[in-house]
This record gives sequence, C-alpha cells and structure tokens, in this order.
Amino acid sequence: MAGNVLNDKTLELIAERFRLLGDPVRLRLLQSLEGGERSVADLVAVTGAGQASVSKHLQLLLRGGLVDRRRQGMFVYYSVSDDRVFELCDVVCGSLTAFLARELEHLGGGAAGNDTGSGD
Amino acid sequence: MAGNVLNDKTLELIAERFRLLGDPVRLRLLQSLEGGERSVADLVAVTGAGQASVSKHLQLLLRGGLVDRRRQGMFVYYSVSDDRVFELCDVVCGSLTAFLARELEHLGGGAAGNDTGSGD
DNA sequence: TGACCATATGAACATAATAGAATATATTAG
DNA sequence: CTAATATATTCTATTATGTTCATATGGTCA
Repeated sequence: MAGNVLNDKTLELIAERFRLLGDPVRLRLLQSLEGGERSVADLVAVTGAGQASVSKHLQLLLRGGLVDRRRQGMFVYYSVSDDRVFELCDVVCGSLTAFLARELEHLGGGAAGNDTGSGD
Repeated sequence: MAGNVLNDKTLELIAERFRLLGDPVRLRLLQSLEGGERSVADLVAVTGAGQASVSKHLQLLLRGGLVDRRRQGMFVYYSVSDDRVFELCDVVCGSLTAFLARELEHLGGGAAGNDTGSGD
C-alpha cells in the first residue's frame, strides 16, 4: 500500500494470497516446513488431516508460489519457497497480541470479572 | 512463527485474521482509510459496493480490531486502528511480485512469446 | 509384466462467506 | 410527535471452500 492506489486486479491478487494463508491446516503445513523440506506422508502425520486434504492444500500452496515440490523416488518433498510467509505470520501475531491486549484493557477498565471464555 | 510451535487455537486465530484480509472490498476499504478517517457514505462511494455490504465489511474489520469507529451526529467515521495491515499488504505485494517474476522467467526460458493475460 | 506404495485428483456433500433487498435503529430537524 | 437521513441488521439466494471416499497416476521392486 504505502500511499499507492491499487487497481481491482491487484487488489484481488493480494486478497487471494491472504486467503491462501487463511486456513489453519495450511498454516500448520507451512510451519512444519519451516525446518526444511518434508514428504507428504510426514505432513499428513504432523497435521492430523486426511491425505487427500493435505495433498490439496499443498497444491494450493504450490500454485500460489509459497512452496516448492521435489520428487525423489516414490516420495514427494515440499519446501517453503518464500520465507516472507513467516514474516507475515509474525506481523499478524503481533497485531493479534496488541488487539487482545486492548480487549483485556477494556474489560479490566469497563467491567471487571467477566468471563470471556475459557483461557487457553 | 520464527521457530515457535503454535497451538491449534492460535493458528486458528492467525488464519482468521488472514481471512479478514482476504477480501478485495475490505482491502479497498482499508486502503481508502489510509489517508485518514472516512464516513460510511464516503466508503460506499469509493468502493462501489452496496451500502449494506460496506457496512457489514466494516463490522468485520471492527470486530477484528483493524479499524475504529467514531460517531458524529448522523455520520459514523471509521479509521484504521492498526497500521500493521499496510505492512502486511506491502509484504504480500513483494511476495506476489517475486512470484510473478519467477513465473515470467519460467515462461521466458521455457516457452517464449506466451500470453499471460492482458496487462492491466 | 503385476503387486505395491505414495501422491494426486474427481465427485459428492457440508459448511462458510458474500451480496442484495428489505427493514430496523439512531440521530437530527421541524 | 413526524419526516428525513445515515448506518446497521435480518433474511435469503448464491457462490466459494474444505472434507471425505473412491479412484487415478506415477514410481519402485520382484
């Protein structure tokens, strides 16, 4: 952004990329790949999701250019091809933390002793 | 991320926030608010979306803690409450640019003279 | 070749997200 | 109070997204 006016097409591309990151299974996949490449079987085990589901999520990440694919024998290894995703997650984490802190403040200052749901 | 292992709840929160940014109308709203607060009517005019739609998107952004709301008379003014959204958009833009550049390279090296869709 | 394994894909289904029309609420003016 | 204006909400239809099961594809090994 930074002062630019983006056209509709660009905006749609950006939105699409955010949506690509907007799924917990895909985030878990990316996180699992942070330490290096992994086979699909590994990723299925780590995420606890079904094989078909994981495979489809990986295709989405692949088409979005966030991961790379390498075949070795019967196995396929995926790896993160754009480290910026982690930067994005970090920024979002910070944003979320700030937001929740604000929420807490308002609760504390406005109506103390409220139940906002079980605390983690 | 940065080496952390995030639990499912946190991951879902992060995904939710990415989804919040995964809509072109909401991105356009945020971009329109980059220069300062705006009334809903202004935003409706700028985005070209319907009033109900804009209002609903604004509620989502508000509940997500990305914008603030201020009432003055009959008008309601929204403003960005977390500048990090722009940082996020910038990073995504960079990521997209890099991705498209890679795509182009592959096209150029593999099959030159291809039409990748009308340019803007 | 056929048996076997890992991964990808298609079809069916369930659920979530979005837009628009109509209506409700809030505020001001008379 | 009523009329008028700005914004929010509800209801409904439609579309997008994700999961699962079954099956196809690509590869290895005997």
